[in-house]
Amino acid sequence: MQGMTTQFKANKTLKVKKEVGENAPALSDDELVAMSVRELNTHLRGLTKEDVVRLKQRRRTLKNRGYAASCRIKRVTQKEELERQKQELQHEVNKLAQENASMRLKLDALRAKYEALQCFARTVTCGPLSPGKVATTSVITIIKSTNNQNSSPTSFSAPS
Amino acid sequence: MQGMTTQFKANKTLKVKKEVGENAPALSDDELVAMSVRELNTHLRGLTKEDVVRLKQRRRTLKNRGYAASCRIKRVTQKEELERQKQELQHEVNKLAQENASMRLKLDALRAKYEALQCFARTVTCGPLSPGKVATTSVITIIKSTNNQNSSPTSFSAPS
DNA sequence: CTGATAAGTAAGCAC
DNA sequence: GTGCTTACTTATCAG
Repeated sequence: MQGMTTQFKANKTLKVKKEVGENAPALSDDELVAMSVRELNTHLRGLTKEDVVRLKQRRRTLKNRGYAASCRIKRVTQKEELERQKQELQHEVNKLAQENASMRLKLDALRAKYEALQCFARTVTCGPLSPGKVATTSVITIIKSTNNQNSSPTSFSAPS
Repeated sequence: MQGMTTQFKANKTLKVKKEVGENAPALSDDELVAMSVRELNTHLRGLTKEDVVRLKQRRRTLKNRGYAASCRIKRVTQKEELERQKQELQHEVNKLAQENASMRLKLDALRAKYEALQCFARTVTCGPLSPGKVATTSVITIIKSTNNQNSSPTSFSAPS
């Protein structure tokens, strides 16, 4: 157990790391973490083997700090993306459901109109075979809308 | 900083924590973390004030370990739940889109039939006003399906 | 104080 | 060696 003063993680606040007043410019965290290995080796001249290890370890720790931050950001971003996609799908469902309902209404209306027209068609085609059942005084109105297919076009009535 | 042997987190494997061979049964992590404060106080008899603080701190740390685990599990669970909901919505979108397409087909088919029938109806109603244009030998067939509304029921043909 | 969470640290994996 | 992820620790914060 020679584990003395294992790590002063508070060195973030300390400006000086090495008291060897030679030429070490006391690398800041930002400098150290942004440095390439090649650059780092330059700053490693005239350091104890222990100091070299310590400095490299500090660099690794700083890197890890950054990786951890990236990881958390990524996690949050992915979650937000999921929620966004979910929202998008929900809107699509709403849109389709509405479209669906309106089409169902149109379909039902058209079916009713179709059956009514069919009913009428039978009276004028089969009618002659048994004229007694058909009202000979029926007033029939058929209006074919020339516009588009909507707007409740063709209506006809056959009173009494 | 009396942090000697800062933390052997492997003490989960070690059974002994305190070498005071008095009556301390060397609480395991599981025991310590599951203990109520009241129970804990019982085990605090005859311990140094420092030991008491240390033990309470160890308990807090163990608790925190559990909290952190819960937090991670919760995070994963929520993400899975989001993905599940997204999947579900995607299926709903597919279902609605298909329903939509099939209904659109039905609607178009019915429109065509309706217009054809309407066309026929005009020939037999407006026809008499200008009999020259209407084929007096038309053969008309109208079949009303008495089953349900599907299965391409009513078909009629008016050749030449 | 208890529980939850963000940030930091270290271990381990994959390239 | 580098980057990422996980488990753990610590610092904080809310209740």
